[in-house]
Amino acid sequence: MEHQPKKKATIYDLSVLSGSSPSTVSAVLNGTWRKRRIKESTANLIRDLAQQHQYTANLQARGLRSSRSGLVGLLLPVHDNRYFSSMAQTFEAHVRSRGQCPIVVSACRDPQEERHTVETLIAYSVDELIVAGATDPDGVHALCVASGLRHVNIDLPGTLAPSVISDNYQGARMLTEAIICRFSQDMQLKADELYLFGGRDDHASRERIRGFRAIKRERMQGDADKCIEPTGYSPNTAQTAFERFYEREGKLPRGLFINSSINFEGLLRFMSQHPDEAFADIVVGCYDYDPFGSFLPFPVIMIRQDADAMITKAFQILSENRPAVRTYLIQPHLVPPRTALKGPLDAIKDIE
Amino acid sequence: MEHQPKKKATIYDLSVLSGSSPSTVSAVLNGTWRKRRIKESTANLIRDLAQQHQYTANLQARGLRSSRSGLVGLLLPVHDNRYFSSMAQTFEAHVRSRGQCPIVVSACRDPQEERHTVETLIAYSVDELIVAGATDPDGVHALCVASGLRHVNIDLPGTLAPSVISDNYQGARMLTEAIICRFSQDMQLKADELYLFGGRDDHASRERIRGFRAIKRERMQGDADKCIEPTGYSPNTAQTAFERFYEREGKLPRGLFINSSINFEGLLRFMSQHPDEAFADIVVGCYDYDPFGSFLPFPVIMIRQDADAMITKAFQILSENRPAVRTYLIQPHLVPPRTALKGPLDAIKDIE
DNA sequence: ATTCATTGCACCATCGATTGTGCAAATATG
DNA sequence: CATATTTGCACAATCGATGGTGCAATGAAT
Repeated sequence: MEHQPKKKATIYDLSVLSGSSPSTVSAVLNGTWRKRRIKESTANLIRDLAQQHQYTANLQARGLRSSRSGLVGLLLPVHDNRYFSSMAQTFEAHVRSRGQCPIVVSACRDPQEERHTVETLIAYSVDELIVAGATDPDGVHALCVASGLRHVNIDLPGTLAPSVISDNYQGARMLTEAIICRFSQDMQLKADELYLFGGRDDHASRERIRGFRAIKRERMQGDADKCIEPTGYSPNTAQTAFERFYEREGKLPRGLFINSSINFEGLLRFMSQHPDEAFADIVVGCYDYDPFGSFLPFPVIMIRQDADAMITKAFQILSENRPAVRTYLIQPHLVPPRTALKGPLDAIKDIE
Repeated sequence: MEHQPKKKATIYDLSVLSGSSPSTVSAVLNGTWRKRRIKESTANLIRDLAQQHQYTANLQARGLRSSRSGLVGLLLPVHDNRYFSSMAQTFEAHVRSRGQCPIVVSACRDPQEERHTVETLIAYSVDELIVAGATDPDGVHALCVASGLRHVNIDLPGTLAPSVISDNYQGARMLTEAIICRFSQDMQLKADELYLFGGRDDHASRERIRGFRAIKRERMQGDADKCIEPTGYSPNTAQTAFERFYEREGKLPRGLFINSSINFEGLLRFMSQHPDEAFADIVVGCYDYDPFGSFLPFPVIMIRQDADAMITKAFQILSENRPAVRTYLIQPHLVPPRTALKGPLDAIKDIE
């Protein structure tokens, strides 16, 4: 690695080379030169020089002066999950198409980390921010307001900023119903055989539980309010819950509503410890579509949240000048077992 | 959204409030005040004021002055894949632990996009850069050198900067061997029943093909050089390849080496179009571990690349002052079917 | 009491761009 | 030819933080 940090060219260098003033150079290179009535020939000269010397603007300097940055942020809970990673992919495409620079950061579902990360983004004068699945969206909101940062919640709603979320109630209804329908007449599922695992006390989990219960009430006998085991959003706690259930009952429930694909990974861990018989006649319904999850050896019905629609709506809200503080619901889709959907990767051209 | 952009406090505001000079305020707030022999009481006063007024440094200004930014970049091919998303997760944890701010961006395996993205990062004075899976690492290198940006390649090697990659040859050998071993004596796989699908003309694909061929040569009769179908890194082209094969031969090969989980998604798409019989006695070996992929209805052996070790090594190289331009090999791990490994998500504390 | 060293801080140039303002030269108008 | 416009650009302040330098006040040493 030869280090010859050939200092980057600045408008001052070009100003000397071209014989015009720095402000002229600046105007030419940032596109405002017509407004400033710069001669076309001057502009061309400067642009040529810029190319020759590989000029690129120092965006920190520009940002400092204009108190904008050209950066658009996406705050995620985690990267390592197909729902959020495909959201990131979609987000990047949107931001790029607007000529800005996408920045994706995760905050691990930790309210403190969320606020700290947002403060950092603000310190870089990020222009707009999408706050996805935040544990404390209103805390983040306070920071954004203090510095006039436009922002939208997505996936989990806040009470102070516009929010775009999935219709988790409807989605849970669809999913619960689909689980029940997988069982034939003679093997019909009973209320105490249909369990919900995963999630915690957030808006999404609550809505899903509400939908789950509603369908149980409508379609089944027995107590619809039981059979709920929130485990938090981690594979391990979910696994433990499955293990405990299995120890207690000697089997898993035949119908499993899993609150998130992250919790589904807990079931995988359980599976790796138990023989196939434990899953012989199981049906799983799971929030957050994962293509591989859809093809497991037992029927897996999934809900695919429409990240694309949510991102699109979020940007639309960001472009309004006085967006209403309300929550927009986006319909998620039911994905039958053994389905391979297209995703954002398909938009990427591949050579060869 | 009440817009009352209470201008953010600056060191000048605090300097007026505290009665000391801006440079004193700056020194106190950035920690260099002892070196500047500022009285402890002055420092306390200023720190209190800073808290009261919610001061946070303008990082663009700081970056402009010091020509550093506190940002560390990770350039990915894509987000939407468990290998790269878990790499992102690991990367963030590393950077955070060093008190810097992680920035993850994807460039879609497009050399132009890669260069453009890196130019943008440079324009923000990113301090260090990890270039993961770049299609044109040397092109990126040229830009980095021109501005003195420390960088390391990861996943795919370049010829001009230090690189940290998986031992794809060994990995492919392990994987190929494991596929062959899945078949019992009486059902033994023949050379023309073991195919490799996916990948393209990059270093990783070449090494994997080399390993694949080597084992075929060592363990099987027949031509070891055939049975290779590079399809690029996209689900769709892989699917097409499977479809064509199926049309031609009336079945899939019994042994399938799939070059990447992205290509594996092509197999999923194929599966959704065909009855189960098409996969009755199939064995798949696939690069890039995906927890759900590991539990499909047929045996799936996976290779897990050690993203954590790669990231760790990369940061170690970044911290050397004259790193050697060489390629470091990291051993990947073979993951038997039906295995649920822990990942970076497990490091995240979850409440409830 | 004078000298010297130390403490504690203020001053100011600087990073690289943006932008309001002003002014000379070129051109148009009468 | 004299005045009014327009064209084309230069000047200089500014964004917020950093860090080298210099200077007064305090305390120590002789």
